[in-house]
Amino acid sequence: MDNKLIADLFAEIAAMLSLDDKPTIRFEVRAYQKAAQTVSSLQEPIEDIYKRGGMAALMELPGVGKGIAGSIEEFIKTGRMSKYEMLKKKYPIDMKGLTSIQGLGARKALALYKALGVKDIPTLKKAIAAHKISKLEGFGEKSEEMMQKGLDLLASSSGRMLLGEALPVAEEIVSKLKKSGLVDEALVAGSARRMRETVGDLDILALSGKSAQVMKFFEKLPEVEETIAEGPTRTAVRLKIGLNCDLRVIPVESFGAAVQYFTGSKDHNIQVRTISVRKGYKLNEYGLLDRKGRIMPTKDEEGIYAKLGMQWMPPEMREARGEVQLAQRNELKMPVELKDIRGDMHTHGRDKDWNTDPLPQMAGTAASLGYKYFASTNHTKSLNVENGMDEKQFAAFFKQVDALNRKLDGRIRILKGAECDILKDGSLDLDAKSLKSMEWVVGSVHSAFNQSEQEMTRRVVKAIDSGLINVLGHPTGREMPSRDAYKIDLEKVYEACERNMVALEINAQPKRLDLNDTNIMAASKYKVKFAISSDAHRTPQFGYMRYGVGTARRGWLTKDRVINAMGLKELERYLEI
DNA sequence: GCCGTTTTCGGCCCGACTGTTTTCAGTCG
Repeated sequence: MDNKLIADLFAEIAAMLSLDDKPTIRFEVRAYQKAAQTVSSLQEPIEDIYKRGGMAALMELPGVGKGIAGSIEEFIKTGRMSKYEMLKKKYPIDMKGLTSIQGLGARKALALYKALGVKDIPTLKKAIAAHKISKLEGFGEKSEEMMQKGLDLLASSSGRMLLGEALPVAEEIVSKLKKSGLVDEALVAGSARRMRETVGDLDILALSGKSAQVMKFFEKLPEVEETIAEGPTRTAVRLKIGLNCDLRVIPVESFGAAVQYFTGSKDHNIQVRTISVRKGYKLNEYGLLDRKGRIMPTKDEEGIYAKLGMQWMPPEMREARGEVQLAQRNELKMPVELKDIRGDMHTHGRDKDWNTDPLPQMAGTAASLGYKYFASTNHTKSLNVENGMDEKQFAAFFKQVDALNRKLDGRIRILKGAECDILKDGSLDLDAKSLKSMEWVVGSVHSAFNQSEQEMTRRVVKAIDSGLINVLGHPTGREMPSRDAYKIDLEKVYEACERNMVALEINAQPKRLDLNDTNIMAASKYKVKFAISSDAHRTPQFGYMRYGVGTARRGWLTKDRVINAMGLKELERYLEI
């Protein structure tokens, strides 16, 4: 896919343009940055868009006008981009590589190039090793140290971390701040609050009048590795888990505005601010200000959105995907919430399986969460590594489930099911008779990920058309960060699901989150239902549900589309069981 | 370079912190 390539070129054009001293250039820089973001977040190859609708289709993309569409067209046709090459001739520097180092931007990169001939990461390494940088005008010991650290970091990690790994740490820090007695309120903001699948850093906000004490307390927390920057309103630290974490201490009159501001996303905020300017206000992290610069009393986020004539919206929706415009027209539908979830449609668990907890324990945890039902969906025989069961074993296992259901006496209902492998040729791993005897079947791909898009699509569609599965499990098969989605034509998959009343899974495992937010949005255009499922193998993993719900909310999914938001009776009617 | 119920021209979000300055540029979010 050329999207990333093109996005990188635009980002680098932006970096090189920013070296120009013309004061108006910064807007052109921003235009290219925005185009880079747009292109990199596209869910289909940009070439397909171009083939479908030419320049006009490209220009419908946000931030893409005549000029940038022209560059895209040129690249698709020739594999080159003259604007980029022109700038590259002037600045033969690997901007993308160098500016990926924290604290090193385009202008410093240019200064290093002019003074020392530094043009990429390897030459930068040499310059640092020879201690040449600290002697340069405008640079010093600290700059050199910072760049060395940046290089080390670059080598040790790709920078982002799974939400499921980062959010619990952030919440622990918030909890400790609250218990310290130094703050009146504290919360996680930023991309973690928006439930992005990965986060690049953490933002924590605290409401307090004792800034200095709070900062000291924060820096001494056991989660903290070292302090990066320290000030009265913001302190930045590096956490031991390898993420940066910002703590901002906010006074009471600004808290609502700060929560809104630091929750982002950046693009969402730009849109909200534009509205505030039109209304004669100014919005910054300190508050909503009137024409005379006085803070207008808004005790919380809701107050700010209300003053701007908009609906409040959940953080998960704030990605500048049209939510601002809908909220202005009061047409935004609120997405499904964690408290709507009545059960879990994909869980593992049985005796004598080292990889799962026994079913009675799983049932106990599910009941304690207030669930009314959950589906037991163990693996099928071809998945040897997961102790998959054959038809006979399932039949015997279901007798145990029946006995357990009787014992539970309606406290919670266990649905008899399986996570049935979709084999290489699209056939299913259990015979039809066995599958028909079940109440809920998840069909999943666990093998031969490298098939061609055509083969994989045919395979999955065949399984959906079999009439033997209820839901397609983790539809794209990705596992972050190491395994990408397999190649598959999802539109054809959605069509097949609609045709057969087969649901799509939103697998809540932090490394999966599959379908993801943008795929959920695309799939929602079809008449399909969704199952948000933890895929729990052990009792604590029922807790992954919130990441699935967060992802569903990012995809604007409403409760009426979610199978496991149904009560038990409604579900039984729906499944005719 | 993009964009439009104030506009096809004239705007484009805005403040904090750092390092190396001696009044501020660069970077970041």
